[in-house]
Amino acid sequence: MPELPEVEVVRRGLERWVAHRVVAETEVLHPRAVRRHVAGADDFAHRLKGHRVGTPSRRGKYLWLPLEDTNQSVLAHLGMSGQLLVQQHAAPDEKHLRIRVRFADGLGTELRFVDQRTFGGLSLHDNTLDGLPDVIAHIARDPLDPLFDDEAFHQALRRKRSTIKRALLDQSLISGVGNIYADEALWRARLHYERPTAGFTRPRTTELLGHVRDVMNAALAVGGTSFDSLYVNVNGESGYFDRSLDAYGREGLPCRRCGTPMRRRPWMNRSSYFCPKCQRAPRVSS
DNA sequence: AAGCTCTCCTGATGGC
DNA sequence: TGCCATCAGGAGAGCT
Repeated sequence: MPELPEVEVVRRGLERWVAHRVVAETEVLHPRAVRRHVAGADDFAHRLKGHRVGTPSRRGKYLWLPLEDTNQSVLAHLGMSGQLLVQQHAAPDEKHLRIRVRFADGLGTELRFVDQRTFGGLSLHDNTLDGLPDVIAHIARDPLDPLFDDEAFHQALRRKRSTIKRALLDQSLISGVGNIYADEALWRARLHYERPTAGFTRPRTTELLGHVRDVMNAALAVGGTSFDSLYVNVNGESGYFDRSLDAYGREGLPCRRCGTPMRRRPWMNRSSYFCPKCQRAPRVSS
């Protein structure tokens, strides 16, 4: 489940191994992988051909490759199981290989999009004036973006009639946070996932944002270590960094702070993990 | 109108 | 052994 740190590692890999190369051929092996490209697989392949890839960018969990001398970018989202791999031509096709991009050079490698569950995909879009693919203009800056506005985020929380974990996963408020890092940050902040956002004080918001950034930076630090191997760089798998998780997946295990058994609760068709003692449930308002 | 639920997908896993 | 249910979950469509 790639969240922001994993996607950033992939972006760095693309910057190193794919940027500045010219696309020769694109092969779409599964139409669902380009479903966000409404003009279809053939159009997608045709429009990439002959264009040079610029420097990859990222916002939250989205990343994109600008096509030089056009006003368009190839947008990528890894979904839950997507990978962008740089492989030797001779490497056997992965079982869930969806898209292959060959380049007009002699480097001997190609870019592959592999995705078991096909929640992810690639698509081509016009850029906004900010150089952002137009379809993700509604995605907020992420907490590692120097231009992320902490005060605006706080005011947005105050205006919401919602609860804090929903808000953390709302990509139009703050991007890049998924289920895992949301639970981790809430555990560090000792906040229950159903705490209403309307009552957040500025210090509370500031502390929570600090924990979100700490968790992400820690993951990024680990993922960025073994940076020489081609596989590690663009795969992102080693990247499911040996995360030392304090909350996620720890149902029944002792809280690392107080020893109380951690709990798991069904929540929005997924799970929330929390310590019932450190993260007290808010009073029921109904 | 904002908030929330549903849905897409495949493979691993567990119960019977 | 095989079969079915459950779970993993990002994000947009659609409903209230």
